[in-house]
Amino acid sequence: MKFSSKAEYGLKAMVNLAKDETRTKNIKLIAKEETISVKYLERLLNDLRKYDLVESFKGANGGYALKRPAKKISVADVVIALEGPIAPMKCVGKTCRMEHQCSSKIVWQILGTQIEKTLSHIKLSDLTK
Amino acid sequence: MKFSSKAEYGLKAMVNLAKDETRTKNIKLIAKEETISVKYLERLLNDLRKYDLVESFKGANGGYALKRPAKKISVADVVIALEGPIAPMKCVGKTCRMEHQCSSKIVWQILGTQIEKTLSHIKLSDLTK
DNA sequence: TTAAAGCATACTAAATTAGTAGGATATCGG
DNA sequence: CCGATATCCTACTAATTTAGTATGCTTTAA
Repeated sequence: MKFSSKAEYGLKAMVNLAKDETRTKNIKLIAKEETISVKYLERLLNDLRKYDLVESFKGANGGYALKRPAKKISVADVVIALEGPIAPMKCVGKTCRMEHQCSSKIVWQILGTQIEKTLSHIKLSDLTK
Repeated sequence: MKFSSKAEYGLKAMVNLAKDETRTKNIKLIAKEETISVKYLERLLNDLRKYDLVESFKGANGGYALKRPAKKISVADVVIALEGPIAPMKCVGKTCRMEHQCSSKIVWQILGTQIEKTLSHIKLSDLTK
């Protein structure tokens, strides 16, 4: 059971942006500060943008900035943007033909809810110190 | 973020055994009832045995049985036996040279603890109905 | 009008997970 | 004691997912 490094890198980048909320910052700089491949980070930020968590500005002096205050962006938001819905087992969120005799789906459902709750309570602003 | 099907299959097999705690049951039968590949399940049960969660009996009329009462085996026990320690990110449980400047390790530590707690509270006996 | 930046797509490499194969070993029942 | 039955062990292969790269296009501030 692991989150991917997408989530790890993405979260680091988001916290990086949260540390100076008012400025836009370009990919190269974030990548350097957080030791992430520029090209890979480019894609992650793209996903985060599509999820409306960051805003991008093209052209010279462009870059990225948080779209909402760091207080209003949770770790769950970031993880979901990058990895999709939190579902700790394939079957969660789908209907399964074995369902009527499946003893364990309930476990993964409870757990998924629990994880999402935990991650929703942690905001980027809690991680900037 | 997903648990592997090892955890899923293993849990199903364990709940299957828990449904008739007093009997030993052979792999083929469990595999058939839970629609799992016999050979794969063989390996999973082996891991569970090494973790002292099941007991095995060789020879004719052999098979597997829970080593402890279903009330005293948690989902966390099963998952850890099959997947190793619950650590939702690579860095958890290790020391990392970026640690002094890492904003996010704490997140994965909190979450790991939380997940383990949740899964420890669910016992096999809760899943046999 | 040009250089700096993001945007988009497709590809490749690495790692992990899932599953298979084949035989060795142990043991119960007759 | 023999043989059928069942677990145990190691190694291999296939599939899937994750991580990372390459190339070029588009937008825009200076």
